[in-house]
Amino acid sequence: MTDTPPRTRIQQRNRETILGAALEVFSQHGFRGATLDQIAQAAGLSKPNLLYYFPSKEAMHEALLAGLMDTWLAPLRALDPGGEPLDEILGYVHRKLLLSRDFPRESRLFANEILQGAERIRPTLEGELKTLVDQTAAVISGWAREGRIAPVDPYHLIFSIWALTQHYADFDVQVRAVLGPGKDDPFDGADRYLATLFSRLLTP
Amino acid sequence: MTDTPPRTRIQQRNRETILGAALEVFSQHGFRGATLDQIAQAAGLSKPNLLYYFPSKEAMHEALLAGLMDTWLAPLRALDPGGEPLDEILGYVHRKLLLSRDFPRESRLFANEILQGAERIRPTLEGELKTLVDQTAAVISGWAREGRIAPVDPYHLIFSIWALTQHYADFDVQVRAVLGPGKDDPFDGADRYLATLFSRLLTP
DNA sequence: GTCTATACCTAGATAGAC
DNA sequence: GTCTATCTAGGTATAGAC
Repeated sequence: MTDTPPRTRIQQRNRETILGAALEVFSQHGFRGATLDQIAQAAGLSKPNLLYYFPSKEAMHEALLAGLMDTWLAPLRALDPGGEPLDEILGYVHRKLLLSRDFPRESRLFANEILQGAERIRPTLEGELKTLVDQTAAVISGWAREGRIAPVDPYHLIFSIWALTQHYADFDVQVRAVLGPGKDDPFDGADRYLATLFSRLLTP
Repeated sequence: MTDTPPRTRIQQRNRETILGAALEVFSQHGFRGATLDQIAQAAGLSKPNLLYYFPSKEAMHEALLAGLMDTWLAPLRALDPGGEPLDEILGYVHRKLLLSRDFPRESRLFANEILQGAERIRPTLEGELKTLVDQTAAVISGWAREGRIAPVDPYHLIFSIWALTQHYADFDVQVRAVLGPGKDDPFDGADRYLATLFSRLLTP
């Protein structure tokens, strides 16, 4: 998607440093809220130097979003239509939760984008994402028809998995505020809770 | 919370017009992304006139957030510890979903705020919200101990209700992109799905 | 490749006429 | 109370030296 023409090692390294800093700042403040000053400081580079590597602030943002989509859809692609239905779905939930735990900034970048209308990624949502979800929904419906899981609306099942797993990354501040300090990592509790929730829903 | 000193009718009306316009713009673009020009246009007033009614952009935002919290917590407060446990919880889910359907802008305003660190409302989260959730969690734990619902982590149960209901407002764009045009209202499907989901989880 | 200096614009807020 | 005009800060991007 993003072309990555041959570069020197130092160029590669700086590009990655900048994208890391940009992810940090964009995910916390949104596109408009982020400033090049903040990104430059986080990257340890000067502001003009950022613009030597990327033509504009917009270009940094696009590079991040383009790289993100594949990572984000990987767990869903990994769902095996030939596997044991309940295991496959619980495995998907687990992998998606780990993704939220390990990549919260990516999750928030994505959430910011959707929340604010998804202007930049709507084509991907209506194309690549919809196609993948349609395929997966067909698999799940098949499992339900065969009686291997309880009858369920496959689309809302998938939405609920997204909502629940991403909530722990995107609303992390609220989760921690409510749980208070000194509790276990919210993700541990979530992992157990979600396994129970979907087992009960889907066991025939 | 927000003091509303005696005003003329026209003042009241203009304040409300402005807040409505501000909600529209803030919820779509976030605080930083919103501009006074946009709000002024949405309100049909001039930019300086906005600042006659509110001392600053920040003040508009605070007025919205202050008014929002009560509305947002009302369905949880309405949960009756003396009621039939499953009915009470399913009723809460239903009311919360209706709130998302009927007040999506408020939901997104709140989501933007949490997502970006909740600087302005963290005290409320750690105070009023935590207290209310702690109380409700105690009630739910009691029900579980008495065997009136299945054993469940009450905090994660509440988080999951928030995540699922708000998802349909906050990620509306994504939901509609995936479902495609011409389908039923996502909220109808969600209502049925969530009732099933929580019935199965909580039935002893 | 990286810096300093700066151009240029957008956007929040104010002054003052009406 | 509402407007036009304007001030000012901050932010993106560029020029040009090193």
